[in-house]
Amino acid sequence: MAQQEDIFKKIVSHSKEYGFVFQSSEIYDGLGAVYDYGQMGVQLKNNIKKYWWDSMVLLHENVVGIDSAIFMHPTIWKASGHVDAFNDPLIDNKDSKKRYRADVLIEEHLAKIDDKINKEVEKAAKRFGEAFDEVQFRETNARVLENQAKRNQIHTRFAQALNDSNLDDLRNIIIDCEIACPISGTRNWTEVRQFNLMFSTEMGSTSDGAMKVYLRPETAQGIFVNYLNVQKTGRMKIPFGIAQIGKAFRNEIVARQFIFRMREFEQMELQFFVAPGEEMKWFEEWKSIRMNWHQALGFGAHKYRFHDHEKLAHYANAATDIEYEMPFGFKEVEGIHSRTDFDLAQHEQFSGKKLQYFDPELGKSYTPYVVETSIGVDRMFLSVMSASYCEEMLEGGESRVVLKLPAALAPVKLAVLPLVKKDGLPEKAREIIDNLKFDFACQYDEKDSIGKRYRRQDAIGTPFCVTIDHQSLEDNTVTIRHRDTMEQERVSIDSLERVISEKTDMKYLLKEIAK
RNA sequence: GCGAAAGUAGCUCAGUUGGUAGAGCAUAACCUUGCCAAGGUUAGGGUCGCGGGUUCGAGUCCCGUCUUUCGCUCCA
Repeated sequence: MAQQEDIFKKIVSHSKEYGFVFQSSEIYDGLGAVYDYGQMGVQLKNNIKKYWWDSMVLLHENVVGIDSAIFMHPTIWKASGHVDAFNDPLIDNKDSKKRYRADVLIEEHLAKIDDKINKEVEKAAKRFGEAFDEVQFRETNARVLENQAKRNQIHTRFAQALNDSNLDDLRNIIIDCEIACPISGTRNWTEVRQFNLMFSTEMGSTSDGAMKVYLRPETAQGIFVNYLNVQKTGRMKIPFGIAQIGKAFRNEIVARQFIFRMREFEQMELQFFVAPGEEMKWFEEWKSIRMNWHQALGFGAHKYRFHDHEKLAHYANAATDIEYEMPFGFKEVEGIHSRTDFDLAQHEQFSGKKLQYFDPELGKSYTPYVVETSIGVDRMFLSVMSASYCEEMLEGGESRVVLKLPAALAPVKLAVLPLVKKDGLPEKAREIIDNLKFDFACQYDEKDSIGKRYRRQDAIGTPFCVTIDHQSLEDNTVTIRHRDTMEQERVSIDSLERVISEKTDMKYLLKEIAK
């Protein structure tokens, strides 16, 4: 494991050194859990997105794509449950380091007082039933009334604080009531903090009352609220799916492990609409399709596993994750959920609009059920980097670092290298690039020895190096050097486009998964 | 958020009890070689994360802060 974490560090370093991933705002000391993609990273990321998009939209005639806005009507997040689910006031006990919901602590305290009062009343009733004593009765009565008044006072204050979202007052109630941590037994509390998962901002000029809007915490809702638009204008028949790639934002409490958990991230989501009762069939179907998509990259089946959720979210009746074995363990890359009709039903309720589908085969209308596949682009990126990063020992005790990226995903498909930078070889190399640059991302390099240039290309995962030598000028042939085997073959310049596209064109990967 | 550790050149790191910032690799130019990196010559690049403090003097000591890593916690 220590060795594995070491490799993870190397991947992070390598990502920076070769222009894949930079920390955001680095010259200003960085911004927590936000990262930028560099010149190589953006190409790799775009290729991953293309692989997903094409596999969804091109290969399934009943799947179409959309691109919805990041800003959406704030009521959408009420309907989806995000506003309520992620607005808890939290407080930590500094001694036990346990975190509690401040409102729950106070509620529990109130319940305890109630309990005490009830017990006292019960006891008194029993006692005075046996032998009535007026003096004791009055004392008891006064004590109960006083406790009740105290309890009501706390309750009023508590309700007020909750209503005003007054976090300081919530804390003061906890302090004043001398509420202690159940574990450490101390009253050493931090400030109360509101953890709202959603980022918010304001839309509209402040003078005439701005509206609070959120940056979407998931892209799914953009699909749900457009489901009827797409169904009607696209003449879609159930079952059908809507695919979307886009940014989402979550104000994570703890965001760590490089690009694995970021505050701004990208999702690729498919929402697949099915008839009620059909959802489990499609859930299984999509599990298989998605696993196949991952495994077609050739990293090895043993690197993936399903992880079924035992505790289901409020919207789901089945859920599983596809986990990939990162250097720091098996981690979720993709989630597949059977979301029932929860989302559409919620939107029907909150919007007052019908979102039903008339099924001509069944001859009736229903609110469709949804099976979702949701994959994090950045996690996928990390899994691809992890799978591809390789330190190889060569004969003669030398070593090389090579990114064995699937050729279709590689940011640069080929490097064109004149063996020497004279005798007209650079000109010949430029000529080749000018022909191939329309089909492939190419790089030209004439600096340093040829071996050194090969190694540089290995480091960014370029699958092919085309080398121009003196013979090239005579018979229009060049050598192609293969990244993984380091073997070379001589081919004619005319055949380059065909030879390279056979290995790097996305369509061959797509044909693989379409089998 | 709590605890621990770290932050010096693009990368990996040295820097002694406080005394003018270093190495290797990388980058750029020129020369040389020419099919699996690390020959030669030269150059560029660091207000030592940032801000205070102590001191004649701080990369070094103290405080704060930011960032990163690890552990807890969180992750409907």
